[in-house]
Amino acid sequence: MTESLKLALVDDHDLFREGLYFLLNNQNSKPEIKAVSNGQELLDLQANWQADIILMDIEMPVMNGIEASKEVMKKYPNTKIIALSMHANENYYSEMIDAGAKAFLLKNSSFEEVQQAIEAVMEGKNFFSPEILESIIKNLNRKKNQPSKSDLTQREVEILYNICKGLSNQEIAEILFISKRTVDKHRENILLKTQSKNTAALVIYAIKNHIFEV
Amino acid sequence: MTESLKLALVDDHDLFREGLYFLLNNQNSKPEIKAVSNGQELLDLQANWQADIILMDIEMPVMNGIEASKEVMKKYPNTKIIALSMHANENYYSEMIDAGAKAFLLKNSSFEEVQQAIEAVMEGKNFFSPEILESIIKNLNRKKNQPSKSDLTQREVEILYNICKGLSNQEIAEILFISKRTVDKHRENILLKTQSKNTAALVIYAIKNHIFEV
DNA sequence: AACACTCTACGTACAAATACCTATTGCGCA
DNA sequence: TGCGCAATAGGTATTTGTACGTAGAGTGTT
Repeated sequence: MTESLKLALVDDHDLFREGLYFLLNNQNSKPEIKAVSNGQELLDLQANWQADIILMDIEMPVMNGIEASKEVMKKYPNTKIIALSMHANENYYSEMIDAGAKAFLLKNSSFEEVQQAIEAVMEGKNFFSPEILESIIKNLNRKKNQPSKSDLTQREVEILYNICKGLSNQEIAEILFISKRTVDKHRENILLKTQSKNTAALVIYAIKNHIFEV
Repeated sequence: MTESLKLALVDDHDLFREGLYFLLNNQNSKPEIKAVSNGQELLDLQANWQADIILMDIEMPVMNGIEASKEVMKKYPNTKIIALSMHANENYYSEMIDAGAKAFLLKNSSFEEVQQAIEAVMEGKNFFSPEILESIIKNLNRKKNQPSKSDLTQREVEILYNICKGLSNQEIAEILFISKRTVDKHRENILLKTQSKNTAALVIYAIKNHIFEV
């Protein structure tokens, strides 16, 4: 790492951010580091300071890591984004990689792995946590057959979200100003797409796919 | 803080643990710190090294923070436990406080709050993140009226668990070797006790109350 | 002995969800 | 221009869930 390396750290958990900031600042090499707490703040920062490497959390308020990564890559396509996720969720890493991330680490990675990831992306290489690699390989074949969140349309996600809130089709129809029969139809399609056979399975699917938070 | 203060850090996320370890080690006062990655490791450590203060994560593999806290308090009741949680979940903090925790911080607390919490528990006081306090106050009145996990009988929990797995009453009846009408009745009672009005709400309740894991 | 509680079970009625049809509109892509 | 797809909506039938009754057998407590 050269002394001019500019590194941004984007995470909404203050303690985690402070700790990682400290670790990064106490290596042999001293990159220039700026830390912010969500995607929007990162974009604001980018207006007059462009990071070479961004360590990006995914689940954040205001603007999440996926949206933020897309925006960053649009304006500064040479930026190297390293995703930092709490969970090894299949949808997350595929979406982050779509969004332009070059590396993907779990938050229970060691700091050494963070350093390895930084070196890797600087050399134009990719880097993944062992757990992520394992998960990718395990899902390689399943992927093609199984529907994911992105297979649900926007409207379907909206319907599913309201189902999770405990609303009946009738109630959902009323708040969306459409016929109950339309909601029936959407629900039927969602069951089919998610390969669920009842409401309980739908709710579990929604939570696993981050359509609904408990 | 005196120089002899002994502090244990229990968290399964390596990066978070390493970062916080670093921060704690670079204060003016230098406590003696040992870091482990789950409750069982903490208990093993306690065998020949008793911490004065324990910074304890809740969600951990092998042994979670609640179980670990109970064990620690049984053997070393003077230990001050500070809980570190990702979410402001109502059940978590009540269970952790039952288990003997004196302070409760969220992981998006600042390091300053960690220091304040440490000072507070050393003086025998309690300490809570502002978000936690807010949540506690908001739930103060609700608490007494609302049933919690313990209000469901063992059988009801079993039924609810199977509902979350996506089984119908008929299917549940078959695997439990009872009549479908009995499962109907259990389900009705569960709806009443949890103040839910349909399956979706039941599943959300079950997850919030750790009866079912996604 | 009286009481409370759990688990069991049934009757009845109605509401909601599931399943399999068809069909129109509008929008974007090849 | 034609094609696919999302969103809308209805018909009809069946299954499942929700709601309010009752009630016996077993267990443990006062």
